[in-house]
Formats: sequence, C-alpha cells, structure tokens
Amino acid sequence: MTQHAHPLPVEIGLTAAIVAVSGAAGDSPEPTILVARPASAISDAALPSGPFDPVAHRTFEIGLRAWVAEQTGVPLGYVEQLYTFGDRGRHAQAGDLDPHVVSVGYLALTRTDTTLTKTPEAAFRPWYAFFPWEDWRAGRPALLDAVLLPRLEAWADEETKAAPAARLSRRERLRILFGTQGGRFDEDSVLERYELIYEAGLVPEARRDGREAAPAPAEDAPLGQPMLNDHRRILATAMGRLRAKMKYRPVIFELMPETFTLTALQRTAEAISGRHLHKQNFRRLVEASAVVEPTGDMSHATGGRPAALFRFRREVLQERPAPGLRVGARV
Amino acid sequence: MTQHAHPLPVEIGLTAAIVAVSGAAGDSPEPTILVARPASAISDAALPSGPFDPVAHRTFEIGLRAWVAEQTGVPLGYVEQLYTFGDRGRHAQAGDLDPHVVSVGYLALTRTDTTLTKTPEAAFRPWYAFFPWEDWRAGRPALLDAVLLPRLEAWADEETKAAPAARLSRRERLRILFGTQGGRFDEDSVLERYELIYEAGLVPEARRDGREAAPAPAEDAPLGQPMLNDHRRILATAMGRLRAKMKYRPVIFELMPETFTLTALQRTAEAISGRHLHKQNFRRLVEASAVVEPTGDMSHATGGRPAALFRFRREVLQERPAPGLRVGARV
DNA sequence: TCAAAAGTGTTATCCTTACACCCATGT
DNA sequence: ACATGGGTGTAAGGATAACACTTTTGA
Repeated sequence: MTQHAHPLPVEIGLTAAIVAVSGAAGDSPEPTILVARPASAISDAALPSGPFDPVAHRTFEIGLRAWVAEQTGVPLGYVEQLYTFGDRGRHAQAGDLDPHVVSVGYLALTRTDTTLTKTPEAAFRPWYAFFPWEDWRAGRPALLDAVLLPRLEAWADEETKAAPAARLSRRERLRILFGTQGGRFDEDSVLERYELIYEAGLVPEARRDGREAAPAPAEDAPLGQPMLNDHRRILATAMGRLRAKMKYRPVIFELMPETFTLTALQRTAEAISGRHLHKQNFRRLVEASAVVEPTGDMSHATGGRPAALFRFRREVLQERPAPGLRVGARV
Repeated sequence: MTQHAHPLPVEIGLTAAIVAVSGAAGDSPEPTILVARPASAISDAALPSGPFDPVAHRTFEIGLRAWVAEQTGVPLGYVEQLYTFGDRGRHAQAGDLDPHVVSVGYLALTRTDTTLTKTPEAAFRPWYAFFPWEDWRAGRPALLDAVLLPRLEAWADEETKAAPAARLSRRERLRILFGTQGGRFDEDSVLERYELIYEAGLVPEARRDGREAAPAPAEDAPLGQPMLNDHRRILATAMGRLRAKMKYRPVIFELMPETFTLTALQRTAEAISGRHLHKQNFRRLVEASAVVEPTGDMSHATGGRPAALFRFRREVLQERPAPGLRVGARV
C-alpha cells in the first residue's frame, strides 16, 4: 500500500510497430511494417526499439518520436501506446533472460514508406509476411486449411485425451477465434489468434521460450516469418488495434496520400482489415459519414473510367464523436 | 535501432484501480474504488500502489496480485492493464519530480467489498465522489450546469480571444465530450472529459502540476475529490475502460454475487455506465444474449412482487465471441 | 468496339428504440 | 385493497446487407 517502498530499477525499452501502406494511392496497397533487420537466413526481423531516457524526455511518446526520427528518419503521425510487457517470456525459467528489461509497445502510423535514407538496414515489409493467416482479401487463405488448422485441431484433440480444461476448451477457442464450425472470423482478434498459435507451440518464438515442441515439426513450413523476442506479439497487438480503431476513428487517412480515389481508400481499408469489402456499401458508408470531400479533380491513372479524387475532411473531427469507417459488410 | 543501447534504470510502480460494487445484490448499487488513504482534511486519497519486483515475479499481473493480496487481502478477479505513465506531470519542469518512476496502471475487479480486515487505512469509496459529473443515473447532474460547464465555457471563450487552435477548438471538444449544443454524452469518454477539465485547470491536480490557475478559483467548490499525483487520471481510464468493456465482455458478472435478480443486474449496469437504462429493452437484451439463466429460486427481498433469481451462464464464453451487455438505450 | 474500372438505385431484413399494460406478492 | 416492484407484447424507424445494372474513359 506504500508508494514504491523498495527501489528496484529496471530498464525501459520502447518498441514501435511503425505502419505504412505501400501504394496507398494505387490499386493494390499493402500494409507494411518497419523492421530493423530484414529477415535473412541468419537472423529474425526485429521491430525498431530504443531505450527510454527519463532525463532527456518528459514522456514516452516524446522519447519515442525522438529516437525514431533520429535513427530512421521516418516522420511519425499518429502514435498510440499499446501495452507494456514486463515478462521475460511466459515460460522462461527465472534467470533465463535479463529480468530487468520492460518494454512499452507502441503503434505508430506514417505516410512515408519511400526508401529510407538514414538506415539502410531498416525496411518496410508487408505485415502479412508475418501473419499470413490474417489476409482474407482473396478469400480464405489456403494456409489455413492446409497447415494451420490441422495442427491446431491436433493440438485441441490432445487436450480431450488429457485433462479437460478448467476454463475454455481449446476447441471452443479455436471456433471462436478462427471461425471453424460455422463461427465468424473476427478480424480484430489478431492478438488472440497469435496467442493461441503460440500456446500450441506452432511458432518458433514459442519454442525459443522453453515451450515443448508441437506435435508436428513446424520447421518445414514456418507459419509466417518469426521475429526477435516477443516482437511478433507486439505486431499482432498493433494490427488488432489498428483494425479496431479504424472503425471509429479516421486513422486510415494517416496512411493515405493527400488525395485519393474512393477505390484506393477501399483497397487500403481492405488491406488493413484483411477482408474484402462490398463496393457499393463501402461507398455509401463513406458518403454518409461525410469523412471525405471531392477535390474536383479526376485521376486518369486507373486504367478504366477516370475516378474522382477526394480528400479527408478534417472538420469531421469537430463534428462527430466517432468518425471512423464502420466497415461491416462481409463480402 | 539498437536494442537498449544505454542502461537507464527506472523504478516500476504498479498502480491499481480496484473496483467493486457495493450492494450489487440489492436495489441501489454503487460502484466503489479501493483507496489507500481515504480523503481527509489533510491528505488526498490514493490508489493502492506497489513496486514491481522483476526478480520475484515473472509478470506484472502476478506481481500486482501478490502485493494486493498481501497488503489488502482483497482477492482480485478480472485484471487488465490500462496504460503506462512515464511522464512526471505534463507541465513539470525537468527535475520537478523524480523522473525515475514509471507507473503501470491496472483495472481490477473484485466481488469483495466487505470490510477489509488487513488494512484499516484502506476503504472502498464511491467512484462518483471523484467524478460527480459522470453520474447521470438520476438525469443530468446539477453540478454540470451549475459549476462545471460555466467554467469550461469561460475557458473556451478565452481561446477565441487569443489565438485560434491549430487543431480542435476548445468549444468543439466541449460539445463532443459533454454533449453541449445538442451533442450526445458518450459515457465511455471518462478520460477525455477529465483531461479537458484538467487542461482547463479546474482540478487541484492541474495546479499542483504547475499549470496556471483557472479563471474561476476552484477552491470554493472542488470538482470532485482530488487524488494523489495522477491517480485520478488512472481512475478515469479505469472507469472508461470498464464502461466500454462491459458492452462486449461479460465483466459485469465479476462484480455481481452468485445469484441476482434482473433488476439488480440492471441497477449495476446503470451504476457502472452512469446512465439510466430502459427496463424492457434491458431485459430483452439480457434474454436475447443468453448470458444468464434462471436458478429457479425467487427473491422475496424486493418489497413487491418476488423476483426470479438468475446466475451467469459461463458457457456463453464458449458460444459467442462478444457476450457483453450491449446497453444502448438512452432512457 | 471493347475491356476495365467508376459509379448509382432499390429492396429485404434485422436490430434498436419506444410505447403501455398486466401480474404477483407483502403489508 | 393497494402499494410496490416484477414482468411482457408489439409496432415504428433506422441501419445494414444484399441485390444488378449503367457510365465513362483508354487502348
């Protein structure tokens, strides 16, 4: 009940999931994430991460913006704190890792995904490279039925043979999170799905973490590219948060160019949410919410009939409490 | 881009907003919050807070549960991380406060609000004592029009005289957050409202923080009881999060006794959300969502016709992805 | 002239909100 | 008998989801 009785100093690291959309002006945009060391044969990709210096910077966010600007040159727009991780891996033995590191995860959005001049070893990579099962734009990902679900089902079967769970059964969680057995696939639950997969021991991160190997060896077909430490968990948190946030805040425009066509906006919304959206309903929704206004110009770069260009109406921030794109249509 | 280049040790404090509902079985439940030093003439109330020992505890949550159990004897049910505060007051000068303290805020729910044996100096106090403008159960709080809004309007007027804001104008934020000028009062935006009031310098916390005094001296009619440091901000975060969470997760049952009447459930939902709910719609909603089941027993303690007793159906967790009480009715 | 993409009009359904009335018990 | 709270049926309105077709350009 006392305030900080024993001084137990730890080190604070700020880890950022910096998201951009490549080709947001065009027809096939891809959400990308800034990684420090692009995955190679020898090392996993890592999110950019830096120490927090409480003397130099008054707040985390100021500190974050400072080192990101300094080290990568990427100008951050929207920034939001995600979660603070204090654990050294859920199944690590005491002393396994340095227990004196706490990392505060952040989601940041930027429009710049042009080549980075300052850090050649950092690059924007498509986020679905790390989460292939989250991309449903072209329908149900083949990976799901071919690899992921069979392994998860096997893992769920395991439980039935052993002790029945006190809480939610594995099979029920599978159904709720992946929409098996007639359930819906809720695209916002990125983190929960990753944690299930992690628990099942199907990603290398889990095995690094001291967890027993999964029934099927996952080496031969990695389920998405692994990342350093718990960085993929932070990215999953960021993806889920962005997908959810997009529906009630106009954050998507932080990722769009100044002007854009409605189709480009739809493709970007689809790229982030990982779903295909219904064209007419999307347009009606956008029109009804009055979040954009026509510039009067036309884009002739579309290949077919020229498209009207629009811009974000900043005034909506002052008009409506929740001016997001409440995309809901399944198809 | 490097991982934790310079060791800059800081101390981690865990601060918990521990919520219970007093009289959840009865007709006039009140949401309460555990405070360490009940507000007296000489000192502000404080949320229970303890240090995080990274050696003893693997995760924050384990550490939190440990010291809460040890020091207060309150058994925590649902626990959720809220936010990590790294700043030493938004307007403090460098060196003002110890910059080496970072506090991780938590929301925790408990059913126990019986007298605490272990810590006589801790007590559950109604949360609306700290946020009187958030209680709309008996209609629009008188405090709003009598005290709060006039001062906020004065603060908004100030701006018009000075430079116009680059972003949202004060008046617009007022309208959006407090529902002035025909807007809606969104009960989830507890934190945003508190931050506006704080920015306007209307709470003692803001003045402690080096902010200039508000136009009207706030001493004579304090706007809710102040708290130590930024604890009222943490409580505001907790209230907003609980109000929002209640709508898509069955967290309310963490605050209810094992069996309860539908009216008791409604009164509890009202107590938390701060709104009056429509009886028939609430009941239909509860029935449709199938989150409760009748026990078969009746409660004769109501004063009128006996009421059927219900219990939470834990199975809904396994059936529906978002089994909350989507209360939406205005009246 | 035709491919390729932009853009629109309409209807069915469900969910939300609001309405007013009857019921069972204790005093 | 009557006060007190428990409990229900139904209809209006709006939002959402699904439907297929016309228009305009570049090649």
